Amino acid sequence: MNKSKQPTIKEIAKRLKISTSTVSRALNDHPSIGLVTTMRVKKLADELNYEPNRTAIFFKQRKTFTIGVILPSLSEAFFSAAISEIENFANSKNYTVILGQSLDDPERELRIINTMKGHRVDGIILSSAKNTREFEYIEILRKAGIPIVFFDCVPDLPEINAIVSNLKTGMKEAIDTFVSCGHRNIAFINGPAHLPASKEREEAFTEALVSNKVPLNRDFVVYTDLSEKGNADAILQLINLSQRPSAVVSFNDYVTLDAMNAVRSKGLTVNQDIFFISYANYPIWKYMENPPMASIEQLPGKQGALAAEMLFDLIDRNVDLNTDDPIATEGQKIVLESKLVNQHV
Amino acid sequence: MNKSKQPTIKEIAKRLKISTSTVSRALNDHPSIGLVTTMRVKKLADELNYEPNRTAIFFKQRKTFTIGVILPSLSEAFFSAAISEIENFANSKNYTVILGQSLDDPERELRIINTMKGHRVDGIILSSAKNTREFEYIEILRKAGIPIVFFDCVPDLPEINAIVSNLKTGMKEAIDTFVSCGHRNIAFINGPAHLPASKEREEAFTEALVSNKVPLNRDFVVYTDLSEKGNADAILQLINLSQRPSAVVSFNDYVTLDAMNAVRSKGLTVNQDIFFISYANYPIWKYMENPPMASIEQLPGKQGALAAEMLFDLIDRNVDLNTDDPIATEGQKIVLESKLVNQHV
DNA sequence: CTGTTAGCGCCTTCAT
DNA sequence: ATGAAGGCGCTAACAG
Repeated sequence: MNKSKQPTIKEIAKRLKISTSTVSRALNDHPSIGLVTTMRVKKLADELNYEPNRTAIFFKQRKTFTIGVILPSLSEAFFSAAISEIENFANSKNYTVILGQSLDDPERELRIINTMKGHRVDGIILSSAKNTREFEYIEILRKAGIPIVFFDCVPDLPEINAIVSNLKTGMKEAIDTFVSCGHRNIAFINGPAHLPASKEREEAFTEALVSNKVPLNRDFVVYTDLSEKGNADAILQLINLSQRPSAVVSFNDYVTLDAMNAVRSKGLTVNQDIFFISYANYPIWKYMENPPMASIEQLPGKQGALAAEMLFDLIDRNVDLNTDDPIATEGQKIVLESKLVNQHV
Repeated sequence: MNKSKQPTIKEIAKRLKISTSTVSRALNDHPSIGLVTTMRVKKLADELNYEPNRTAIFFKQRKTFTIGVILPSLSEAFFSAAISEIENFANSKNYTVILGQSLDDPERELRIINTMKGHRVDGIILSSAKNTREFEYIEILRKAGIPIVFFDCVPDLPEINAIVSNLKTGMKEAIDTFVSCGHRNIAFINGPAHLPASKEREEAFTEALVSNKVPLNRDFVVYTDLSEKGNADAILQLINLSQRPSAVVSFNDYVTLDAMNAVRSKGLTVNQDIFFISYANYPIWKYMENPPMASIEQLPGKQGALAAEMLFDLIDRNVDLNTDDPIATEGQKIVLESKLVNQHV
């Protein structure tokens, strides 16, 4: 009976006996509309509780004012810090953020990307799943004209846009600190060898030892697949050496947590028999009785903000050219230095 | 020059020299379209890499196949568990989830709700910010025909849909456990008095003491605003009593973490001088050298799944009636029992 | 300054 | 079994 529903510009136009285009323009503060008309329109819109139908606008403008952010996990402190900043930046541009978590599963990751593409997001920020090896989606998104910015876990490809963290500076500081505390037997629990992040860490580790004139013991470099068991196995390998290390740098804080548990289970004491430093600066450390000696901070918030900024640059450029092959300027990378912080002990 | 772009049904129709309606129907497996035609259409669609323009569909169908989930924080373990299950459920229905974090700020919460409303989400799942006192948005969303399901932090109103956790069962078990371990001086750090969740916990605390014939000491009930300082102050109040408690139930795990730090700073030892049990079962406990004695599990995953299920019921009903005043059946509530788990010590 | 017209891509009566 | 036509709400040439 009553077709109540949401009021439209048509409704406003009818009541005011003017055309819909005038209403539309008035609502958007178009300069060429008379002040009085504009006021009348806005007043009525207010009274009617008018709200533009964004689905119509999205449709018409071929833009959704929405960006997608895909991360391995929403709950890791590193990522939630990044999310917050991305959201802030996006909101300040009146964009909405859609989040997805890949759970480090490449299939899931691809599915999320396709969903977001289906929803016509205007751009994507992605920290790739740890074991994604195929990056066809880059091509897919390129064809669809959806710009993408990587951060944190970045594929080793030339033509991509990314915020990357220089892992070396922090590693250098970590080793320097260990050495200055008298450690000579310094080990390294690295992540999966195929990851660029692992390669870079390992190079940095080797270089830092050299520059400190500490001989590199091959047995002191072990690997984990980042699973709980992998992490425990890695530290056990080190502990079981005839000469075990007194200091360990590990891939990240989650590795360190598992490693510490394993250390304790062997009757050893953290920060006494063995010391840790790892990447990430997990906020929970302040609640631990024996936290790592220090953390290598990677500034997730900053990375997120920069990623967002870069993405919006690309989106705006897209609009300007607003044509085929939009993403001409590919391959920009911004490097952020990691650094040692929180001397917890 | 080349209007490459995405193919549309029009394009397909032109190439096949049939009408767009036929293409549309074929693509949607409409029964009245001949098998051959259907095949031809689908084949060409495939070749052209056709993908329906969802923004057009959203617009046309007045549905976005998107639900909004708003939580105080995405990084709290409790919420990420809930998110995962909500996502799973939604994805199985081909819905997309958009997430928002209120950071316990009522203003921010309201803004997010309005944004989501603007994006025309089909429904919302909400764990309200701790200190939201005004719930006008319920009315706003009702008018907009957007169903809403609460969980975890649920306003104390009759006409809302919600998944609620029965906090009493877990509290009873917690007190029973303390008593059976010989504790008689049992204290309680409660959250803000205005929260339904606080009221329920306190009732449960009192009842459980009574049923265990332990006298209630008024000094043993203190409050925190859930800030780090508030948490520390609360436990210090207890510690500084002439007769201090030997066991403490606290509002949640985050309170306990701060309390434990404060305890240590006073030279006392957790799980020796003082024992804790709290709500939530934070996954980090297994990495702590002195975790709480046990946790009261609230099954966030289950709550999330139930909330999603309830929301989709409401959405489907909305479609069926597909009329004004859609949410006739308001006020269903599902209660989930909390229970004691993880005897960590 | 304002109105007219057209169309975004898709679905859906209503015909045939 | 298929086509023609209209419209969702909004914006944007193109006219005046």
